[in-house]
Amino acid sequence: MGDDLNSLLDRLQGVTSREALQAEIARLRDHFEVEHLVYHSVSGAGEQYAALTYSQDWVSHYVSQGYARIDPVVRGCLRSFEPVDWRALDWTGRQVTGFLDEALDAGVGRQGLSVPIRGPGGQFALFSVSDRRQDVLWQAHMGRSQRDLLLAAHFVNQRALEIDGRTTLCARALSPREIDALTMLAVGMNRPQAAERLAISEHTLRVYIESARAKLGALNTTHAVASALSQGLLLP
Amino acid sequence: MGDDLNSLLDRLQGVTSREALQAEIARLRDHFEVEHLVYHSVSGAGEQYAALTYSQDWVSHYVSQGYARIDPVVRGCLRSFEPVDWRALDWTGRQVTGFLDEALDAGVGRQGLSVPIRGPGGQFALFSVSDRRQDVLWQAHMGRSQRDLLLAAHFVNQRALEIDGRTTLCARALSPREIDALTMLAVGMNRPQAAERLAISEHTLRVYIESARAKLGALNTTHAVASALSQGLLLP
DNA sequence: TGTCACCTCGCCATTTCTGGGGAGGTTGAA
DNA sequence: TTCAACCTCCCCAGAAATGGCGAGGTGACA
Repeated sequence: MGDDLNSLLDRLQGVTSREALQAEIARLRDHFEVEHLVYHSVSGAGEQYAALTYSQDWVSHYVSQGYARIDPVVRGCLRSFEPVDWRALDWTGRQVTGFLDEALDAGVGRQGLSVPIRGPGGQFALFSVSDRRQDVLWQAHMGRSQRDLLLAAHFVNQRALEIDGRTTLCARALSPREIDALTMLAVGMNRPQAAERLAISEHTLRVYIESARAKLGALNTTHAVASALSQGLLLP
Repeated sequence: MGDDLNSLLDRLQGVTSREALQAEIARLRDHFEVEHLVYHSVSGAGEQYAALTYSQDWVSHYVSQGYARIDPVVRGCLRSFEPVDWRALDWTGRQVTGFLDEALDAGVGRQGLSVPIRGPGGQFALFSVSDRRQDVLWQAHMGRSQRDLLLAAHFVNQRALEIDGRTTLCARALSPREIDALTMLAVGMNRPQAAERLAISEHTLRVYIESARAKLGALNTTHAVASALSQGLLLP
């Protein structure tokens, strides 16, 4: 391996711009001795943010085609907590085989390992390394690097979140009872059930829902629950 | 520090029962040289799973009182990607001060650091260490241990997920139109507005909402939107 | 001592959603 | 080809939520 990981992470925590992050991505690629290293965040309404070492052509093609929807790596990571080895994924299906061919043409390696990362408000990102080594070499290499990759993934995402300024500004915090009320609705209760569970009258419950909605600037109850969930005001 | 972290993590990856995980939690506590170490998985519906070193009395009191809803540590971690220092939280409020007093009486330390952990399907957990050191000592201790704590948090959650067999969530994926429909509702539209935006009749929209609700096993529209959001099926 | 946020309760009319039926066309995979 | 899943449209009646009008008590903070 190249430099010491700890010093790389220290450097990483100092970056404050996308360009600097991009440079650190390249350094991490060298450190992990892989051909490509990719950070890819899909938070927000379709907007994606990436810092990677693929060719620009492939990236714009990927985005314009909406490949995030069919990419087996993305789909696999969405349902996994652990890092995902690309060979363990399902690469069958017409769209998928077409995607795979294009990816290989674009220089993406056949071997790969992707770390799923999840942040507040439903943020989701991938941190992937990819290469063209043989199976055995790749397995051994990843076996040695897995824990380091987890840490790198964490800190890259942390910097990316900070650079993008994803500090959700919440006008006024909800009161405990307002949180209770929205929580009951979020788990499927109707108002009589929720009121009974909270041991208050249905009308009082309505007052909480209304005040929560006003604070959140929501247009209706469903909107209020969705906003509160997205902002991390309710337990998932 | 006690044993080498890597060997502790290796041990950890071999556990297959709650009891064994509990034993490893105690070992990790000794390794990190703290009074208490807590792994705590929570959901809005109220199910909780914990492996920790607090007294059994405090745990059952915490659960029976539904303290997960008011605990500032939980609420802070919900909105953060980075580990959260307990001193940076807001401990004011009537219920909160009462909770704090009871916690201190139960032997919970005044110092603490909690790592938020997020898994697929909206899973959310905390990995916390707590102690009664002085501020300066605590800060220095945590500064040295932070990266190790991140790794420990990851692997404890990984084992907990596997032991509980939560790998099979989300039976059937939502169709594109179902996602569209729920997304419109999540941003506050009512049915006529959403139907117009999607350029379909209101009746058709209802079909999507109904089928999405059936797939998600939701009891009403608000529940369906909340579930889909929590499971990361909608963009926030 | 006053203010302000919070918690609790009630009624009315109107709008909106929900549950139960239908029907038919398209598309992709086995 | 056949089948399943998807997309689109329609009606009706009862259930539920919403909007707007109230009221009073508590505790914290300045």
